[in-house]
Amino acid sequence: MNFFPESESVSAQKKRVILKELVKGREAATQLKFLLQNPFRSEPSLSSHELMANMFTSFTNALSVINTSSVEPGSADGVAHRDLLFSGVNLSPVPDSGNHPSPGDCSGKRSQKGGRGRYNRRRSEKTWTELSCTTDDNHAWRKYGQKGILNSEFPRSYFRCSHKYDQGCRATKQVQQDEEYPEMYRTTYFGIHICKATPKITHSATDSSTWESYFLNSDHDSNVQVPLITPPILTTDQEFPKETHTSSDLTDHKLLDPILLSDLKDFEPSNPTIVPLGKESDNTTADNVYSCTDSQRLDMDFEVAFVHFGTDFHFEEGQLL
DNA sequence: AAAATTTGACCGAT
DNA sequence: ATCGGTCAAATTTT
Repeated sequence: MNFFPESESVSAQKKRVILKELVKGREAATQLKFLLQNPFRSEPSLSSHELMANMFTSFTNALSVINTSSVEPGSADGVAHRDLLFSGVNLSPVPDSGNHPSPGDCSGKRSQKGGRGRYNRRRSEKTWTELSCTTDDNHAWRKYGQKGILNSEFPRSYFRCSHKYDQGCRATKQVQQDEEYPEMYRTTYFGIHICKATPKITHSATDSSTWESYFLNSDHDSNVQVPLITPPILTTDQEFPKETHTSSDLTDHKLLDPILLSDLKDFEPSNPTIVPLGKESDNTTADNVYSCTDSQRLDMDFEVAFVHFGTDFHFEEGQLL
């Protein structure tokens, strides 16, 4: 039971990063609140889209730093960079000599029985880790393995890109339920996709399920000032399965497309319309409800999420800050 | 029938 | 010998 091993090793550097991210997120929330309270004020400001993207990025980064235990045996300073999302390159300075299957190198290393070739170990690939409530990332994956991991309560699942053979895409990922937050999944990506993106969201994007995917609901936490966004009606069958029994159905969730931080990086805001709806209608207790829509960018993957946000999201006044 | 997943064996590294 | 990653046959799902 080595829970919370990180409680003793939160370095000052980590704290600084976490603080910085949280402050940034709070700042974005503040601006968003102002923007929604004064929808017709024409001050130079980031769009609501951009602010939401900033909030998401900040919180995700902070969570990532908190949750990644980073006791790199050889490096005392290896704290932050390995934890940060999109740290880019894999930091282990692996010279990677003789690791790739250079032609002719096949060296007859073939077991008599299995007849398998040697596996290609892939160091020096771009790797990064995300912590999310969903396992869906808008790429087509094929599961090729699952393994129990020592000292881990949950198994780890292995996926490769579905286009490994038809397009030669070598991206893989590993997904494991988080120990500390079992409702979340820790995904480590290896390599970037070279496969052509498939336009998969052409059909009616009407079902609005996964709003909760993007936020941790910190119900009982009294001193965290996370803006409470009440999501639209969720279909329960798409809820994440609570593991009352064993923990084996990692691949069950075919949910909506989450926002990838990489997507948000090149996000350019357009002009959403924010419409105050006045007093409440059916299922909220808020006294001021705004509707925010942006129909211009339906083609973008991450935009679907924002459209859901836009058409359906409700803000409860007074719960911000 | 084809595609995706499950699962135990195999492989390389430690 | 052990561990984590991968393969591939068997099985399930579409």
